[in-house]
Amino acid sequence: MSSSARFCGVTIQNRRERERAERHQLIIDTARDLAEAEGWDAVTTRRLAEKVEYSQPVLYSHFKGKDAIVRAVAVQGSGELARLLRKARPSRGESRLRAAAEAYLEFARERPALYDAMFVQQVDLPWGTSEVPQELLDAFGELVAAVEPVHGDRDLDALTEVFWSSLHGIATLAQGGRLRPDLDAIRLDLLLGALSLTQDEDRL
Amino acid sequence: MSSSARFCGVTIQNRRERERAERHQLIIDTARDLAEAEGWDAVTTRRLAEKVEYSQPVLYSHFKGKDAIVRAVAVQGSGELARLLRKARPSRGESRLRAAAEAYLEFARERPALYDAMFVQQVDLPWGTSEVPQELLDAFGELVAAVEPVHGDRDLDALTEVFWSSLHGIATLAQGGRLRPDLDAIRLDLLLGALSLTQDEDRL
DNA sequence: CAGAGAAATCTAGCACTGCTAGCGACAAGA
DNA sequence: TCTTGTCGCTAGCAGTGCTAGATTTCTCTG
Repeated sequence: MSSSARFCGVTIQNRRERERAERHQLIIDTARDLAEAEGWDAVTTRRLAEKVEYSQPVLYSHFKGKDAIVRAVAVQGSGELARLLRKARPSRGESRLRAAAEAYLEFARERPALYDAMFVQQVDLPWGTSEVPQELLDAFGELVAAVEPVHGDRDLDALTEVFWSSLHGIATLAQGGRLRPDLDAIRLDLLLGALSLTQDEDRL
Repeated sequence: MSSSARFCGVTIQNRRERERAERHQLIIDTARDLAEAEGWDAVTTRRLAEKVEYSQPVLYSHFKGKDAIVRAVAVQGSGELARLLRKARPSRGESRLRAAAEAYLEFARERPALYDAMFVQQVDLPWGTSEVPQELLDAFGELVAAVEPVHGDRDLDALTEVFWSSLHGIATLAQGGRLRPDLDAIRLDLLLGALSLTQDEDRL
């Protein structure tokens, strides 16, 4: 505290902070890579520490625990999903809803471990409480934007939740081998057809 | 082998088998109860063994490993779900689809740990391969029966998968606190409305 | 340039997990 | 009563997430 504002003191501290930030990111990336290569069961603190070439306690100087590492991976994954959805513009004649659905399902299919960390593992991200990470809001926002053109006079938020839930259900059940792969295309057609028919409002 | 068909030999063996079967069921029930009370993380072989008042190795004389116990719980849970869906007849004016959806979601809400074992945990039940437990087929069959009245000329199996996926997505996302509880009713209305409108087939 | 002080990192260990080898008690048949 | 074989238990292994305390490494001062 006393004499900390020296010339090279502050620049050294800068370097330290930069190195810390780099290592922080290295841990996240390594955890993600390891999970994608061998599944989350293979991501133990020892293996992770070995891969980043430090000892376990270093991990705990960056994250409160293993859960926090998974959470960090999940947040960055949400950012990736949001980016993917944003640039998933419909090709000729295709609805925006379909483009979003296909991008979402492809993400879940290609990066199952990442998807797991984001939406399956209990590791509850704040979500309802306090501060929801911006990345998650972005991803959900992209879904809202995709649903908006077809919502008609239906509640936009609720319809987006239905859309998201359906995609999530398809993604997770398909991942567990619970759905027939030969029905993939038909299934998606049926879902999109059902959601985008905005003819009249019924009570049933 | 040689002289095993004695009078009381066979009856004693019967008693033994009956006791074994009872203990087998006791293990499954205790595991389910413990999971429902404190979550699957609390179900360790030691705690489970303590609750059934035997030592851990006894568990392994009944099941190949912890996964097999969870699997057994899941299979019996599927039987329960099937039974629940079967007796979920629509009350006046209500569609059968809605009755099934409400029963399904209520099951997932009231027995989250059981639902987890059945459809969330990796613990892959045979499913595609070899012998799918009859309980699972029954449960899916009930869903098919609920979708049948509204499928029109749409593929029944694929539409049922869509229905199931949507329910599963809603159940799991709601369980994780990812959906707004105040939209519960509207969300279900939207889903049912979307799936049961069988006006015309569109390509989009 | 040497040494005090602080900061970062590692070693070693705890309590726990799923799982198993091998011993001891106990019951059934000779 | 003694043998035989089944049954369940005790004790232990390798691995988990996590942490206290020693040790090394670096920074700044005299």
